[in-house]
Amino acid sequence: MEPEKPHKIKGMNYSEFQKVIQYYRKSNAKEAISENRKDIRVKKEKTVTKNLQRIFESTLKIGNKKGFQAMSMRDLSEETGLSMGALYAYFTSKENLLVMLQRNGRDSFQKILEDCIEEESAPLDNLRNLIKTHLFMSEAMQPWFYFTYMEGKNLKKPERKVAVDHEMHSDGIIIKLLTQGEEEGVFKSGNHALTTALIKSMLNDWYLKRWKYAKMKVSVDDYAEQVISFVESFCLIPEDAEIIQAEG
Amino acid sequence: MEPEKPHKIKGMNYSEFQKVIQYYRKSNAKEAISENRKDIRVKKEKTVTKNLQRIFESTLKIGNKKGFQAMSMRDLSEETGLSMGALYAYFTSKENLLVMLQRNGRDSFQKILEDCIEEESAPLDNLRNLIKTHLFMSEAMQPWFYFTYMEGKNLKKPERKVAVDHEMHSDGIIIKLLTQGEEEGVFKSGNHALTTALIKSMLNDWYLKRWKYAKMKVSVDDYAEQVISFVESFCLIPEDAEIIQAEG
DNA sequence: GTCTATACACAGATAGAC
DNA sequence: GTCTATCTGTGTATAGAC
Repeated sequence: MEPEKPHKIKGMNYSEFQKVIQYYRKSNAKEAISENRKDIRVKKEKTVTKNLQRIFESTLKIGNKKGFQAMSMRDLSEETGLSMGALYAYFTSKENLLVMLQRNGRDSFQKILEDCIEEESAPLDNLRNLIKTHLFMSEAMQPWFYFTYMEGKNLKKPERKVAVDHEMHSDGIIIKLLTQGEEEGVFKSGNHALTTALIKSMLNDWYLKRWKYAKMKVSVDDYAEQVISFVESFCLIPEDAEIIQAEG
Repeated sequence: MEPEKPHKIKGMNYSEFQKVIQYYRKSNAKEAISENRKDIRVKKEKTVTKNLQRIFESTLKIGNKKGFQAMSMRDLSEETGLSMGALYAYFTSKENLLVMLQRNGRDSFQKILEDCIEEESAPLDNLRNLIKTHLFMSEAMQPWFYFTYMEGKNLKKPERKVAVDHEMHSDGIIIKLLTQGEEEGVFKSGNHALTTALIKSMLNDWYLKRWKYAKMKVSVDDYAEQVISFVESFCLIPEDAEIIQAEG
């Protein structure tokens, strides 16, 4: 019944990835509830799952159109079909809803990024794999990624720190790959943190500027390929570098 | 008295650029006023210049901290030192203020991007130059760039279209350079629109994730250099490409 | 668990004195 | 030109019936 945890994302294209993502979606939804159980007045598990999902989806929909601050609880009530009173059985305040929603995707995103690294694989393979996974995830959950990026600054200090820590953690994964690759003699040396930041900016653009990529009819698979070759051309030491240098 | 229009941005570092930017700042402020003259009730030119600048700066400051929607006119009144009544002598509504502020920087930004291209120069030089100019501008006017990016979706349809058109226009400048370079045999062929989008994402990240670059102690000059070499490694045809191919 | 009705704080905006 | 005082709508949040 339960979808299995996928061990090989490598080599997949997006449509194959979509089937696999279900595993993370499910474990994610359950976590989100248990983590916020104390703020939820409703007892029946099944009702919570159903309605909370509805609330999250509606918040993302309205929030991404006009911003979270501009979304009123009356807007949300209309979109979800739940009354104002009912809504407040699922969170204690509007701000609490924002925090729940942001927390929701983050943990499972971090987990999948870690899972896609295989210790025994070459750094280049892992890097390719991570780029694809990042893009595929943000494609599958675009509204959440966009929302989290844009509304991040509305979090209060402690929650904002959590967000920043997560970002630095995922940066760290890439930095480690670049360093490892340098040691193995396949990647150039350089400021790996800076290179990582540039790679991240390209990964983020996929969900931030979706309208642009839709307009130029670029698919996630196309985009992933382009980013990978961009990164490779900068990071890889050309295979015949020594030969050329020896000749010159 | 008037600062001269700069003809050579090329080869400058950021501290040299800062002196030059004054020219654009001034012409920009005047344009912003004349363009919105009908919405401003105050007659005296000098008062308008002084207070409007104050209003813009304060809006950017508060808006970038908690979002434009969340900024109340009372917040703005406190920050500017002007009363609510006085504020409304400079714009007709909160939304009108948003539009004015966004319009304000856009025209001069577009102009400077166009000015930095020299028809007689090589595409590669122009591309380098444009990357530097883009980064230096966003460094000098970081609050405006950040604000415009984050609040763009709060614009109503017609104004949003203007924003998108400007973005596509500046994309077009880069696409043209890449195409020209391909024709001259220095740049690789490929999906130039997509490459341009990736370059843009790196340019935007400089003002979007400023905290990150501050933390890693990277200066604009460092960043520009890194972006340029990233782009070059992907776009340039290696000088000895033919030789290698002939040998292999 | 969900509803309707309502409290009451605060938003954007303006009138009219100075 | 700028102020203070105030109008009116809307916001978040809750109380209490069903």
